[in-house]
Amino acid sequence: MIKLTARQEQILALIRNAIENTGFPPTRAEIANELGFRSANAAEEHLQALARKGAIEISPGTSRGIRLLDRPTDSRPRRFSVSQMVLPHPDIMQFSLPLIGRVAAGSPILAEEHISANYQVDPALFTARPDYLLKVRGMSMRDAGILDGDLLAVKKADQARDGQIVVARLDDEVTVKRFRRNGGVV
Amino acid sequence: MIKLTARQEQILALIRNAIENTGFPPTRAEIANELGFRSANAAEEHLQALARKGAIEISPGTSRGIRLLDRPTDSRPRRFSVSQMVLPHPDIMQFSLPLIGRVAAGSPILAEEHISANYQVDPALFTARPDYLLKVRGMSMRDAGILDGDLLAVKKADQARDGQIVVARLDDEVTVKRFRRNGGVV
DNA sequence: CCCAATGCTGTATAAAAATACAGCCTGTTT
DNA sequence: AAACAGGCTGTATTTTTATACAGCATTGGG
Repeated sequence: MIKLTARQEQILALIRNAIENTGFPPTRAEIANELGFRSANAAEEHLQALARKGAIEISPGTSRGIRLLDRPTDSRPRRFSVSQMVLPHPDIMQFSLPLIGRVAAGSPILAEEHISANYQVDPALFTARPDYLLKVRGMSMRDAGILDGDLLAVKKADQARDGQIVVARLDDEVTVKRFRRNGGVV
Repeated sequence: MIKLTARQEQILALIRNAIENTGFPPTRAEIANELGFRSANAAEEHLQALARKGAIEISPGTSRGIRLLDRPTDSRPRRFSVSQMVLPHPDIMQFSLPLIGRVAAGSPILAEEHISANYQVDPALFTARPDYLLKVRGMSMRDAGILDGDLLAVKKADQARDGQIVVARLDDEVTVKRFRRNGGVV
């Protein structure tokens, strides 16, 4: 896969977002509109570029005929599926992780009163040891394989790389999103 | 949710299918085409009916402006997520399940040569004990929470209820689908 | 028996969308 | 310096699409 420019990444994110929110891909005009282009043709050319680079597929003559060609996200959190659930040998050391409940704004997320349960987890499932668990509500990250009700193992970090999936606290809302920085704007 | 007629269920399935395959909802003309209607208006009216009954949402004046209003599938197989992965007490009895690999047509699915691995599984995770495991390829059941690479625990049964998710063998293809019977036709 | 809902065909039309062509500006690469 | 990709504006044109209106047949109620 040829590398995308920052602008092209942005377009791609916009498409992904549109599909997530509306259920169908955007038109050229809609893309142009959201990005402030005065010409739908700018969007058209970006789509052509994305198609050339293999990020999307375009059905000619078809309205909203954009298909995302998902390349697997390597930074995607490993999912707990049965294949990773091979039961532990007695001699594998276990550790427990706290499950964090609803958290009010500003309060330290790991305060003891927020811990609603503790689970024993097999360390073999992770490359790095996570810090805590969060329960997912909503399907907004469905495309990354994160579904409603899933538990997310979270590792604290001071910075995030572009494209990584992060847990962010905005005011009093905790959300899970794909991290994408575009010239200073996140 | 008001009950749908058989025909309306069919339209709904077609829409779901189209989105799954193409990545975007169908147009009226496409629906009409696939069902053999000679008038796109027939599709339009079906969509109106589906919208009235709350099965879909239509964005007026928007091409392919169809959004599925997913009612939660109760028969959805339980997913192995961390919450169901509470590690076993030593005194909980374990049992092992065979993982079935590629299977040729006609051959008994549980023949020993098809077993590619055995996994220990906690019986507390199931209401009924499953018979074997299958590895999922492809994202066709993404909306039911079944992703590529997931392991599916399968329970053999002689019959299926409408709406259940089943593993079906058609010729030499084994596929996972939602079971839906429409007047004798599956 | 009549009414309303379901399911269609057929015709028409306005609005939405894809997409081509002509330019213009800005960096990079050769 | 020249060529080129990336990014845009602007204008145009052809298709696609949504959707309204007029009918007609069938069916299950009330």
